Amino acid sequence: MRPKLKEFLAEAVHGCVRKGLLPEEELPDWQLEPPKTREHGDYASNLALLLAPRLKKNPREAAQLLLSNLPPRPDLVDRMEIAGPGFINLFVSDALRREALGEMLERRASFGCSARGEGRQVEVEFVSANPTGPLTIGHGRQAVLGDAIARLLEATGHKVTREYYYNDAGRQMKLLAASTRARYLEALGKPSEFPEEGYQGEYIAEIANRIVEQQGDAWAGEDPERFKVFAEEAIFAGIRETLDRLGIIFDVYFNETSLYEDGSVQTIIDTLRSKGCTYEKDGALWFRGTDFDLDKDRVIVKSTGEPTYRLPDMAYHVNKLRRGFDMVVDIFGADHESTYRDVLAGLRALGEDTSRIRVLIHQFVTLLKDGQPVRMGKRTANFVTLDELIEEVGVDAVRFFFLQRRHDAHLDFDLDLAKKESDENPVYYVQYAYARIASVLREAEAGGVAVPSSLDECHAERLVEEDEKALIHLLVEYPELVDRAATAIEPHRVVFYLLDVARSFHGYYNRCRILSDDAETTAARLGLVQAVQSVIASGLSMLGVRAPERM
RNA sequence: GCGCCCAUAGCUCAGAUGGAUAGAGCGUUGCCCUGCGGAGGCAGAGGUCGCAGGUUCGAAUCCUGCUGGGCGCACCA
Repeated sequence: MRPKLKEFLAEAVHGCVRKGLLPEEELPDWQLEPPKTREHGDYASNLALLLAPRLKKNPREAAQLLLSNLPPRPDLVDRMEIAGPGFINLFVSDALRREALGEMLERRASFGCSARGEGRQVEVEFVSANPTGPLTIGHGRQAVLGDAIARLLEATGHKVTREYYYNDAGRQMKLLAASTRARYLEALGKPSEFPEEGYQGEYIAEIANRIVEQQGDAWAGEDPERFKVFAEEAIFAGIRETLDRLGIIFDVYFNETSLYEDGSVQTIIDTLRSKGCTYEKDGALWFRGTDFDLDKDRVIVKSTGEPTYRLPDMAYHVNKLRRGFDMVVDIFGADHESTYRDVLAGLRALGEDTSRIRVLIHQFVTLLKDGQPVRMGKRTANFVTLDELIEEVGVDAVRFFFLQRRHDAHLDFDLDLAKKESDENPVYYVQYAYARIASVLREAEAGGVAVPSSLDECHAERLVEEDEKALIHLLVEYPELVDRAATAIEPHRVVFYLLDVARSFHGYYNRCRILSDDAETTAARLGLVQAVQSVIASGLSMLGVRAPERM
């Protein structure tokens, strides 16, 4: 609907150019959007405001001139008016609205999806937690965010690879092994030494107990490597289970170790060195970060000869770019702020094109219970895992709540609200709208009322109520919204849009009886609510939230 | 000290590349079911858009400075 109207309005400009009233130059970036209030029409444009200087007129006169250069198109607009400082307001014709409804009924759940991405390959890297413990609430936000982004990109015609990058070597894993071994010996009642910075969590003891069950005291003399392998497997299995529960499936688990094995870490060192981007100091190899917009230089190979994490991270990103992705989306928590800068600086030093990489840093999550923050952190006793959160409020609420905020804003997760099965809970509010429509459709069928399946059976001309027109206009915006959400990589926009749709529907439902006394009106309204239902179903699927037929 | 992010109603937050009278939810006050699911709806009160400048026809939005909060600034990842 909108592109058609925009094209129509652009004719006014062409008309003026033909008459020599306007120089033939590129149009400024003008807009045609739904105004805040319906009194201002179905669409409003700032075209005249922007062209006024070129027309050498005040904006209202410019608007007048533009309108006088438009052919009448009753099939598109009922009327147009000039308002405020010089906006052009359009009032859409019933015919155009009918056409829009027809498209929605035809496309159903695919309405909103597009091929805009043209099959471009996108890699989305997220979670990427090392197997040292269960996923936390923070990982949860990232998991849900990453998956929703992937879904949005898929819906807009991109080919998406969901990727998880992890490291099962190094200091952290040694600590994990030592912690597990200590707990194991403890469980056997043997003398043990718990590592100073070991993992305190309850889960380590549970893993140790499992070893006791399976092996008895047979592992008492074993070296830590054995415990590492066991603990890692157990933890990773747990992580996958958690992700599975959320409905998140990764296409690729990329192991950092492989970057050492195939020599690509060494290649990075050699290349940086040959480009003169490194120097040696205090027995370590330093990267000249300050030459690449960093605030200080960074160590890339420690004096012990071991690389720091930056090096494999750089190698990993080179690997991603080599795999031919058109876009690489990295999702990190706020605490990784500086590391991604290091990596990007490294890539620039290596001569890589970093413009294909989009980095999203999401802020932290605070759990609220009785209005008070719940303390989290692996060392505290009331450490809350993602699993526990899912258990507490359910998958739908977890996903919905995590997506209800912009990624760069802190997120307060209200546990009490998420658990409520009532109107106060936004998840239920949206799902209820869907279920309510399902119920009406069931009721219609039970009563022998024909449910229209296409525009022809709808008697759409019966949709004359303001509520109905407004609802159609809201639905019409859906594909545009999805597109913008995907381009901006901002899934939260879908959430707010769905709340808007649900609100409009509930209001309509209360004011207008869908199964009315008049067969044609009923058909028309059944057509409309089916369109509402498709859009809600589609929107919820972008978020990974269920659309229930009954609640 | 330096860098990134945030600051909008009592609370939690939207606000599309600058547009008309700044919007929701919760909370609060008052209303609405003869029939499709009240897990709903309607109405009211509630704002110096953190502060101060600047840019222009026009700023919550862009620029500069400040204030307050979060997160970083390892030869840990």
